Amino acid sequence: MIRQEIIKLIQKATSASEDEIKVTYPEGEGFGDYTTNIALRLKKPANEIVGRLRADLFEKIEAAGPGFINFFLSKEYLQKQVDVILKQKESFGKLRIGRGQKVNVEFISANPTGPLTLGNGRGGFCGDVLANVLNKAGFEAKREYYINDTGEQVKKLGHSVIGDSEAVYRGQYIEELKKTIKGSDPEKVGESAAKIVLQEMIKPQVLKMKIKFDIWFSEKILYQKKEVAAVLDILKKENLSYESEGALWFKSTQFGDDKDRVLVKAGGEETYLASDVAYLKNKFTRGFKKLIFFWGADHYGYVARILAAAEALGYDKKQIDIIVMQLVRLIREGKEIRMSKRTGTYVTLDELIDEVGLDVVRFFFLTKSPDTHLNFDLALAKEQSENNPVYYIQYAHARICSILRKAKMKEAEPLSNLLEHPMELKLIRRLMRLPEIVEDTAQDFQIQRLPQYAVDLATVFHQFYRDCRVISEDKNLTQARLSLVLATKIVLKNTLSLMGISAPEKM
RNA sequence: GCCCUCGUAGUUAAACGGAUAGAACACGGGUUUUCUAAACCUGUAAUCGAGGUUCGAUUCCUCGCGAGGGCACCA
Repeated sequence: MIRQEIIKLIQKATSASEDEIKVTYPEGEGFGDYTTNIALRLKKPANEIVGRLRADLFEKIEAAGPGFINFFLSKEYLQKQVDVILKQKESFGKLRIGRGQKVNVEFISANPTGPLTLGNGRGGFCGDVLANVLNKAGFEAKREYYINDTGEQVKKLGHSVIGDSEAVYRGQYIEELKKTIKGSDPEKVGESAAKIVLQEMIKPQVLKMKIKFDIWFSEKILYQKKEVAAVLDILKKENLSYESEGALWFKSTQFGDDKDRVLVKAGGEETYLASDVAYLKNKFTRGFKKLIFFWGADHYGYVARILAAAEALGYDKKQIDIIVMQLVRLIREGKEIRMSKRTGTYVTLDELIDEVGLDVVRFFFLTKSPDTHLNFDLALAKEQSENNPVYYIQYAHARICSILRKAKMKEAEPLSNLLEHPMELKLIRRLMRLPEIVEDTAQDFQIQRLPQYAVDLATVFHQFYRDCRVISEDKNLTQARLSLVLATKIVLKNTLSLMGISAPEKM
């Protein structure tokens, strides 16, 4: 990729280390294709550095502003990129930076005690798309859903279905479960109910979200295979746990946690943490080099102890990335409604997808950084779905398909050396960003970069469409522009498919 | 009380310490005998407040104000 080339060039010309050199896209027009502030950082005159840079790829390299160095790609280089895209097709954007490393991306993992809600959607779509991006970047990413199918919450589900005084979950689905499950043992009733919730509610919903999990992992199996007991033994042997007041504690403070945590309660029952430690070990044992988790902000307090657990087991904290998503708040008529499966007030993902369509829902969640505190108003979402930016992107794709249909393009030389209109070149510049978008996102997990890029690309295409008539009397130019349009289609489609959004041929 | 996250046009929101704060929706004005007007062009409009660090701060630091979350032998 060209960005790497620039970094190498600068390294040759200066004493700067690779980490110091930042090469970005300049904001304004006229500042070139790439820019670096290295001269400012090194406190050296930009001109001096520019004088030492030599490369054929660029039409010019110039110092500008307070000390930026701007790189302008040559026309010939840009034109060649069209051929590259046409050749690589759907694999354009694919990288090898992951070197086949196995990565586990765990997301949603909602307790099987009720339907998936908006909050699950947020982490769900982001996790799914991150897995796509990682795979594109050359990692081997697996999607995993951890099913907490045993323990306290399952028992509570049982109580809720039985309808006794300890019932906590409410909602239509509980009423349905009451009809099919009979019994009085809350544990057994809960387990049957959890199975039904998983099979008949969660899995179909996940399917509707167009997410395919590679692994559905059952917590119960960790107990059945004695993996929890085994990991507790390790912690005891390594002197990383101790007994106090009848409970077994994990010395998590040794690894940076605020306080030690209970693994086994005084009553003999394991906490979530016990199985989570076993689960961590299980994942690493399966060969994953990196574990990524998408959690809601309400699980923030859990981060330190999971990292501590990983370290206690002899793994490196850096092998774990926990992405904490801020919570989704539900607004109705201007007022916040507390969402809770326990009160029965929530909007399920089904409802939302049915109302506004999957593409809109996906796009809606993907555009928002995990750090934003999201207020969700269903009425507003419905209203805004009509002119959602996702249609803007899809429209560009449909427009392209229309042109290609009309032109009945045949296989022929792309003739991309005829592309020299400013808008043609601008479009190529956007197209060739995709690999860099993939690279950046695979590294910093900022998923919202993808929808932003898609909108940007669509905008430039629409501008190109305005300025450059594709099908004309000039056979050769038509051929060249059709190649460019086809390349745009490929890149748009690749980008949409990374986001799990459809690319319609007609609208 | 302590810890984490956030505060940007009317609304939703972008910006590894950099150039003129980039968009979308809404609102105002314009564009079609020509490949899809779900488009294009154009106007109004924004960094919560006060200090500090820096050649340069939406970004980093301190304090204040406001919102959400976390501080369990809960999940």
